[in-house]
Amino acid sequence: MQTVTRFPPSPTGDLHIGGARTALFNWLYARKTGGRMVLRIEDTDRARSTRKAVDTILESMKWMGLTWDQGVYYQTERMDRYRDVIRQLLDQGRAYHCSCSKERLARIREAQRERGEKPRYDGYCRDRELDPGACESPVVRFRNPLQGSVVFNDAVRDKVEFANHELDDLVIARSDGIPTYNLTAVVDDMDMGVTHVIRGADHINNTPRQINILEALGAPLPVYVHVPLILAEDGQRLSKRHGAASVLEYRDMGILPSALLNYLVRLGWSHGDQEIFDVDEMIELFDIDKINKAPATFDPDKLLWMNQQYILAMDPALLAREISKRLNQRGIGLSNGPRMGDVIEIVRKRAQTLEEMTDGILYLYTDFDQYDPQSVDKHINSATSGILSLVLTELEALEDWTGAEIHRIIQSFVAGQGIRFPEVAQPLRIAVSGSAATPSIDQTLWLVGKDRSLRRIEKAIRLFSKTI
RNA sequence: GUCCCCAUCGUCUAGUCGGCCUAGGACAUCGCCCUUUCACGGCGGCAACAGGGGUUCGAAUCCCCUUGGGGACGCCA
Repeated sequence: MQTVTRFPPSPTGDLHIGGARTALFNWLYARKTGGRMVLRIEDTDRARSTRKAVDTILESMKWMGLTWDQGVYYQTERMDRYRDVIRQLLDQGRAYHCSCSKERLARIREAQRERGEKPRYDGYCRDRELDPGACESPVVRFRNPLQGSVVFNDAVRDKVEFANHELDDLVIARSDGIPTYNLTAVVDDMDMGVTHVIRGADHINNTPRQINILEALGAPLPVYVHVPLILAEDGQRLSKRHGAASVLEYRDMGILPSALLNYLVRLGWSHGDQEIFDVDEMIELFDIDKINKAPATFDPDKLLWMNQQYILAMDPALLAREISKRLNQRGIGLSNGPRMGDVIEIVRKRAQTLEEMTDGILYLYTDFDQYDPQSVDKHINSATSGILSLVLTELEALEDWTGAEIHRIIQSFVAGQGIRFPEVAQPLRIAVSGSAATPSIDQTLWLVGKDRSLRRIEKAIRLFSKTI
């Protein structure tokens, strides 16, 4: 039988790291087993679902390369089907109408809490056989079994058991008739032939309820795979409060999709000591058996490291295109700067993200109006202007503006003056780029170009002699 | 509070179902080397089986308890 997995986000916000990993695992498993993945938008919460969130989620999926084989389904387009199922449950006596007010519900919950009990519906309307027409806007509750227990075999944590008396009669249709999550998810999984429910461990508690509904409907049970949650550095659940958590933010930051996927797949899953997996390898090696039970803490530093590994290994032409795009986004043209290919070769080892790389090469394409204060403090002194003036003369005379020639000139200048290399190299860097952190000085000057270099050195000489 | 789940370095994890573990790798961190700054790279250091009971010739690996952490308890998903 073909495996069918599903990714069912609720469009109430951005796609977060946790959701992205769930999507990844579902996708990997579908790919690995030659099955398919269903994408379904769970938008029954009309008040909080937005079209914008749907678009963001779809865009995130697309950016990560996580494709779906079936859907996109929207639950709001399947209301008739849910209504039929609820009707069926009602007719079978597996569901009933309830007219308890929200106030009463709140009251009994509070009382239960005070008594040290788990808050849950007390079954007041369970056997009252309400006439739905007689009371105003009743809800429909599922008649959960009172006795026995629900046992299921979770693929990552083996046997999980819930006593039925711990479960209450959950609402499956609101007073406005809109069905709720536990009903819609179950009906959809059934209708869409889902064989593997791979989702966050926060859904473990929903599983016995869903199993009871599935059984009432006579549907086969899927395999449940509850993946450990991803926690923030403070040990709490990862959320917006913890800085970047949405997929698109990482994209904007200059994280490569392959790096994000690679980082994510290692959160709660491993294959021996291997750290780097390209997508094909992930598909080949991914296995539910190797999913961990314990929650994992998200580590931005390791993501950054991973990203750097991918930048280092990336096709230069592709990298060049990405960086050019980012420069353009900032309104910076490439026409009056060095060839992007040359730049990439020289700077790719020096950045962990595409944004950082872009920041680092701005001076090659546009003038800057500030020198990095720390660099100035450290390397600019009363001798600087003098040294720069002398080396400027040498550079002006240089016809062949190549790295090798520049290197030769500076080398002989240093020897002639009897100074140390950094004494001229650092001020030159600052003059020409604004900061002391650049590639080798000959490459830097070469990339900046002769005219621009000379102009910037002249300017620096004036400024430095004034401020010191 | 009740129920469910989890527990190896600061973090991600290896640990194929007890012995090869004086616990391995990676990130981070520290030191050294390379070096023209910043990086990259190389070498090395620090650093963990939560605690207590069992079972066993032998336990990080099995069982129990404690502790700690997380999740759920909605007319949210």
